[in-house]
Amino acid sequence: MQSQITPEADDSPPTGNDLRVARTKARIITAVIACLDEVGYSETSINRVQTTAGVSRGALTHHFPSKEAMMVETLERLLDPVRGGTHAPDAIGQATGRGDGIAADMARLWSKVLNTRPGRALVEILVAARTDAALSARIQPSLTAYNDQINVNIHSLYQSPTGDADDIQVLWTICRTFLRGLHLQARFEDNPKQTQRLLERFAHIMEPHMTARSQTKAERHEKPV
Amino acid sequence: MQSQITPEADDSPPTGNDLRVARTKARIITAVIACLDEVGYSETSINRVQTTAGVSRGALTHHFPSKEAMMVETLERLLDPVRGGTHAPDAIGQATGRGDGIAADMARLWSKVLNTRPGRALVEILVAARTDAALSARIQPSLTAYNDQINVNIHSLYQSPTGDADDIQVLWTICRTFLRGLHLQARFEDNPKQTQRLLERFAHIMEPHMTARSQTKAERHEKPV
DNA sequence: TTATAAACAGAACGTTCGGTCTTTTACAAG
DNA sequence: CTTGTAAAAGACCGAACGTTCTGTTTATAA
Repeated sequence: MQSQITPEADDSPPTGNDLRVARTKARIITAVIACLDEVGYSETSINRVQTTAGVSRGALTHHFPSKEAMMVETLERLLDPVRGGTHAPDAIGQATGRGDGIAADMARLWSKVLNTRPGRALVEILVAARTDAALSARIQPSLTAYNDQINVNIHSLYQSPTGDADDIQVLWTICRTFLRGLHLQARFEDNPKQTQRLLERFAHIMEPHMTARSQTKAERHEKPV
Repeated sequence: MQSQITPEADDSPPTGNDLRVARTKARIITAVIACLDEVGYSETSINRVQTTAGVSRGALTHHFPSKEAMMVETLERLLDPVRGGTHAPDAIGQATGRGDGIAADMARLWSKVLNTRPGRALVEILVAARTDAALSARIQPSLTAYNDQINVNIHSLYQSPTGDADDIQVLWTICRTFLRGLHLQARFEDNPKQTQRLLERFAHIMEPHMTARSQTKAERHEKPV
């Protein structure tokens, strides 16, 4: 909130204090994501984040007044890629719609987006929010916006063979529900082969019910509402 | 471990001290299940269980030397119904295989077994065990036995139209994975209608891939290995 | 150069956690 | 009734939690 000398849009590379702040916050959020992935939400204590990030307790508290705020901001960062936000390209768009089949789409979505460190960290926050009313209330708007965005994108990526517009949303929600279940399961068994097999079989079952739209990425993004 | 006057099988109604012990343990385990369902694993502290059960800290510690032991025994109790254990009849067997379609089976399985207080409590323990190595190690044998039992039962309930014996296991695992995902989702949205819709649509998709075997319940249980 | 505010450091706070301990109560055997 | 043993009660412990606090450093504007 300083060094606002240039009134032009803030696309200039940050310098001085802004750079320092950006670096510190990035270190902290990266540490939060790493902790979430490695030890889960309940073990992601402020002390552990502080140690992992290599910052002082004061720096941490200065940028994030509470653990909840820290988690909310981490979630925002994790949601950015799938929303095509500022920090990363549209991950789902890049993983899907290449025209080589829904099974291939889903395999890429799993390996390139969901079963990654950020993907697993995101699930950890969502799982924790189920039973944490305060956290849940705080992240609900972001999640709603995220869901809406998903539903928009899915309409431009796939369509139901019957032409039912609502059905494709239901079908994609089924896919997401399955993938969520797969996430929890993947933590237990250290057998990626079995996970892969389930994923392929499921995609093969879903394939006849969801046909891909063939169009360019630009077309996909032209109707953002 | 007392009043063993009668060497006959312990089917006699417990009296005296045994009754007191049974009641206290039952109160505690019931309280654990209630807490897990209502506030989740992380908030299910010993203090909360103690208050909910209406017993003292000493009584709790006397029967369960550690929180982990308390959770393990609760899990055993929760697994009993699906294993056809001593405390309850075979819940899955009762919910499925009535010959009125897989969609009906799955709807019953959801409403009568999974989306109940014990069902939700069970999921809470499983979710917690993902990131709790000690708990995970402790419950792994029970879960493996549980999985084996499920796989046995599923072979006598359904078969693949192609006759592939392995495939029916994969298909049922897909169903369980989906239902697990549905469990997590159901906590967020308080819209049972939408959950029901997803469930019905999913079951309809799976139906052609899983045909029911028509046989009696006795036949189903005759090959327990 | 100096004033000001943000960024950072780290000690200390009160609370709650799971676990241990001693004491009292209830039951069953002699 | 007396006595031995297990159940139940509740005080208590150290550790870890998230938060709050004061002090110090750094960067920027006047």
